[in-house]
Amino acid sequence: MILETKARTILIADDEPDILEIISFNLQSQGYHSICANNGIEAIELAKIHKPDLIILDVMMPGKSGFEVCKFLRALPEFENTIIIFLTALNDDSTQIKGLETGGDDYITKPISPKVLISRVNALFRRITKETGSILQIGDLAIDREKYVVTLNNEEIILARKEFELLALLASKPAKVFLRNEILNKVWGSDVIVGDRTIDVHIRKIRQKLGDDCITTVKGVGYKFQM
Amino acid sequence: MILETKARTILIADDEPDILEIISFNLQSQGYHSICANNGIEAIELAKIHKPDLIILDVMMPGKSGFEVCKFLRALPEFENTIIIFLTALNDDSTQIKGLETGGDDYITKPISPKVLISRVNALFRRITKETGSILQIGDLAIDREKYVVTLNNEEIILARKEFELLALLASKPAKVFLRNEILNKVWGSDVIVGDRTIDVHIRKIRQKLGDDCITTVKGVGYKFQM
DNA sequence: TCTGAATATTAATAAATTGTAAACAAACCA
DNA sequence: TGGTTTGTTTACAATTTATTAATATTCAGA
Repeated sequence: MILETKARTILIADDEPDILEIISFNLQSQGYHSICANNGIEAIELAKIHKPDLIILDVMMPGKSGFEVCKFLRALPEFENTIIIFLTALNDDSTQIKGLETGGDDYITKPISPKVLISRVNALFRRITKETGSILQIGDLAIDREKYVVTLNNEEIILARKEFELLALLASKPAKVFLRNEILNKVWGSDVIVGDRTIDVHIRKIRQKLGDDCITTVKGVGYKFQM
Repeated sequence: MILETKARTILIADDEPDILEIISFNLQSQGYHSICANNGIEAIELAKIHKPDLIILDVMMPGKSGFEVCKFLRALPEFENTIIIFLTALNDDSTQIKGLETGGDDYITKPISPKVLISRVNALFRRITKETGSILQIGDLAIDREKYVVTLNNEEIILARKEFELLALLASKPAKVFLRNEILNKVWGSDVIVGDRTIDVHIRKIRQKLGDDCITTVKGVGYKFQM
């Protein structure tokens, strides 16, 4: 589940096929993984399925407008932090302000230059993660998400897949408390139902391998990683 | 639910005094703290002194251009994460792309509408707050909702969940008196029924850990937090 | 300074949450 | 296929947290 995010996924919603194609092509040529939706309803459906890292929304679409899609998605916990860029031919200030206040991260007016769009996408991604490469280094611990390898003091530690993903999640934001729900959604997926003790058991296994102190329990809240 | 109370500092650099004044005035009217620089050199000096949360840079300034200032600041660890917005009359794509690639978070072309600028500033702060979390700081006390940690004079204080949430609520608006009902609704939820003395006991536990003076009883009304 | 209502305090108890071992199931791999 | 690893559940123990109940104290107003 975590590995899938190696390449950033971008969802584009526009009712003009030409625009979809141009943007999609340019994003892919930059190494992004792109998904196209032809209208607002489809955008919401595809967002739920693919969990994109960034969503580009045309404002004026038949059915649900970009603003409506944004408002709808922002209300769902899984999309409250997703980056959203509005794209539109409307260039008046008040619409732009409305877009930014609805929860958009950027607002770009058509006609757009694909290169500018990509620059803006890059700028937003740079802002949210400035990690270098796919190796997470926290103290003596190194987590290589691509190779699926964890080393402590340069000694490899064998973790099973779920253990690895759980550790990688917690370590992605050291000291942040991850709620049990959050962990379930991100490691197991929001549609999977597992018992109450499943997380605990995996936490225990990680603790057995890395030492008890690496993960702290915050009772009634969740777990946090600290080296 | 918990609001950030500290005022954000914004540094504006432009060689046109009129623009400085308009932007500064508008930002201040939104509750931001603004500092003005008349050129690039001054911008760097003032940035080092005031450590702004966000910097607005005119691109074309005598001496050091906005791009040069940005490059210089980004090389310093203390400014590597500071938000930077470019402001310029140049509207060609390649300059915009250069600005974003130099490390700018946004690029706005003149003539600018102050309202749009403010919307963009707000949008960037909103995004950064989501990524880095925010710490509620009241005097010597710091409450980090993301890490679930409370520190008093940099010493960690262990609070149980209800204690933490109760404190976070009261501290979210220092000096405001929270009615008992209000506290019950927000910390316990509107559907939970608990006895009359429950709040008192939790208040007492917080007082034991933080000192008696931090929470004041307003008899017949509720409680308020003050440092 | 009394008096009654509101709040404080303490200790006991209840409730909720997490830890752990072990059994079982499912997936994986020669 | 059989054996091994991995994932999940179960049942129970251990622990922490939340609530109540009983009693003391405070405080404002008569």
